[in-house]
Amino acid sequence: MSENGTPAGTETGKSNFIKEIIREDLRTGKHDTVATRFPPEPNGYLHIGHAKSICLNFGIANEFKGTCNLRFDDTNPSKEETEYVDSIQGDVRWLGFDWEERLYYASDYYEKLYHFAVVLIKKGKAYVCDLTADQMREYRGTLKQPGKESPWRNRSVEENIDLFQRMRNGEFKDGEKTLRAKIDMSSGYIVMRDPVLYRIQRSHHHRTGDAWCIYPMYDFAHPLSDSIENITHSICTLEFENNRPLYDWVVNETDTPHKPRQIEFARLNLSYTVMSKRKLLELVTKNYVSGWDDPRMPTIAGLRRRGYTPEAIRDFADRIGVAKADNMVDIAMLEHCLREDLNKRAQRVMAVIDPVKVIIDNYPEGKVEYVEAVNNPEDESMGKREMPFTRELYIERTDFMEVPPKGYFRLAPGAEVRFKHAYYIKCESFVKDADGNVTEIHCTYDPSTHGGWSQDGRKVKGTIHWVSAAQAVSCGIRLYDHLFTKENPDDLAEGEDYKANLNPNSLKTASAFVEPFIKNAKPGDRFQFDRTGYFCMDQDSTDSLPVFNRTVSLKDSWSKIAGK
RNA sequence: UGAGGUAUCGCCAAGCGGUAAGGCAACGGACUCUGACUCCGUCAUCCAAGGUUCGAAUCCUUGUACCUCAGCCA
Repeated sequence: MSENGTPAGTETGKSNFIKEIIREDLRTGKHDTVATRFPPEPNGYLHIGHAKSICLNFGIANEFKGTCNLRFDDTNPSKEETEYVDSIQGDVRWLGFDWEERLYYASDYYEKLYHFAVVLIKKGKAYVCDLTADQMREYRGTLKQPGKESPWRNRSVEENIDLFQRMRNGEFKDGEKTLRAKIDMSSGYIVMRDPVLYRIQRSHHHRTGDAWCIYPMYDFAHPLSDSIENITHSICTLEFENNRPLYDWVVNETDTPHKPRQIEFARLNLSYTVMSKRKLLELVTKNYVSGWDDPRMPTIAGLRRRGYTPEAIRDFADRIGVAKADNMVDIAMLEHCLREDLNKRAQRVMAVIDPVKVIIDNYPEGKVEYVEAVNNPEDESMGKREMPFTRELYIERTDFMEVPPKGYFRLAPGAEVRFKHAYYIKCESFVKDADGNVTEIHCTYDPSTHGGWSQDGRKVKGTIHWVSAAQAVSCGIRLYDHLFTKENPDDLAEGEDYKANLNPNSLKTASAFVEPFIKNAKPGDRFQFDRTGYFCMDQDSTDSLPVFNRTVSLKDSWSKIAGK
């Protein structure tokens, strides 16, 4: 069984073209086991787009009784950090996947990769080149014009072996020489125009320290790492499609016995957010958000803090499917998956975010009685709790209107509504301040409707939430909205930067009165605040001030009607 | 006439020559101690034009649009 309770070997979810390829490979006997890998570079935090890839790779391994490795593609020490490798492991685990003992690093293979490079040199398929970066760019040609061969292209094998060894020994300056594959400077695939295999770069590596001053490039390290790990299907995103001929070249020319197949799929784009690591890093470093785990971020850490569940994210990954067409998935799809999951599981609690006081004039002063409230109507096993009911309560300001429009069935002068789980309450009068704001609503209750039922068959159209003023717990509330105002933040006017589309109202803070039950909450706990939305207790909470992040609001069809 | 990809409902996405699944959104309606949930119903002829075929989203031809590639990043 996998972590999420799916028996291994059962195909789950939708099919897609990658699974079809795998089924075919299994059927024809090309492979009898499936081995995939999730290969992040530890240069940032994982985001929802990575989650799609993780679910795909680990999902396939699970369904086909294969394995999925976690491998850090750490070949560029100048950008990589231990903080990222730690967060990535935590995020993959949180999503519910397990790489067991198969945790690998490309940097573990440096020695092997070096020897593969020597094999290429000996075959006359790689050479040490003295061109500078600028020169190399010139020699590369353009999209439409072929490049020209480097003057260093025909050095002898002996000289190349010697030079490459001396590169490793640190005898040259950074950037002074490179090791290049000798392929075809006129190829339509630019990546085949004698790509760099190794560069000299004296930066401290998070794992190998200063043991190396030459580092392999992605196009060299990746296919060979796949091969070393006996990966059968190397799944990556579309932008690597152009690199596939080089992937195959490396695997073939190094004579490695295992030749994995690279398959590309379209990466996820989500409306109202950005997915590029560069942009996410900028939002963090320039403090547009509070950190990688800011609840507005599409990072796994951000979604987790926001209150998302791994189940919802996995369900989302399954529903959006896997294909090769560029896409922009509506964030409403993600929110739908979340609501569906939370609806079944979240503890209900009453919280009033924009309060107005209600006084039950015919209720005894000083009396406190407890009414029984259902914890989750979707799950009877979650039981019931008790809520204090008293003479002075708070309700939501939007649940009262002095002059209600047609179709409004909440509280209004003369109107009777149900205070959920408590009593039928009728509005008798109200008080306004000098500015015209309602400050108090005076009501009467019907003692015969205890629990919120009437024996006389009298029906009431509206049911609203409330909280007893004396026992209410004050909480901090964070209301989140989309990080960007545009569906596609990269849809820019002349000279604009994507940051021009940042939503200035993506975070609003408020305070709320919450029923005393909330005192039991711990950071990370998720609730549905009745009729309002799903909330998750934030790590910033203190004993004196619990703080809740709004994960997602409840659907609200009244606001649609009222808006018309 | 640089190369490699992709085009099916507003958004994802099935379909693999036999007469357009499903989900999200939207819009009607029912139900309701959350105007939530749930439930019912409505919502496409497949980028274009030719062709092959009894029959084409699926095959062929010619176009068109969009994406990716000129880091010693991944």
